[in-house]
Amino acid sequence: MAPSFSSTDGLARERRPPGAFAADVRSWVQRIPEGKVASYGDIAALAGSPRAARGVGAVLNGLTEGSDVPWWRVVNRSGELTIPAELGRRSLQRTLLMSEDVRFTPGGRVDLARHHWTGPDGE
DNA sequence: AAGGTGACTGGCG
DNA sequence: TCGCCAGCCACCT
Repeated sequence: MAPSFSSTDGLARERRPPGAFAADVRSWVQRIPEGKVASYGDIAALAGSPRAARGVGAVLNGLTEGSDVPWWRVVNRSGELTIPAELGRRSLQRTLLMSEDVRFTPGGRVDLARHHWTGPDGE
């Protein structure tokens, strides 16, 4: 039987100009409300590439110091801060989140039940 | 241009 | 619920 995958594969990964994804990621991260957090996967989905969670991390990793993108509001699916500790930013991320009254569980994770932002509809 | 890296995630035991 | 494994996609050299 011929591979009639047509468009039923559910993921129409439309090829876009280089950097378009990155620009979209930054745009969405900027929309995360203060006191809220989103997962890498959430941002990836909003940016049009649900499977590119790691790509989101790569984009945030490339942010410059003068950037107005609230990178600290992006955590992993479990609410953990997965930034490399060596960069010294992991503790900074936690500090910034706490300054926005984001609560952490005893296990050191963001209380997603209370602070998880999943997009424009979810706010 | 090609291959390696990683601020992830879903699936499984 | 937790830990481990493999797949994924964009970025960088």
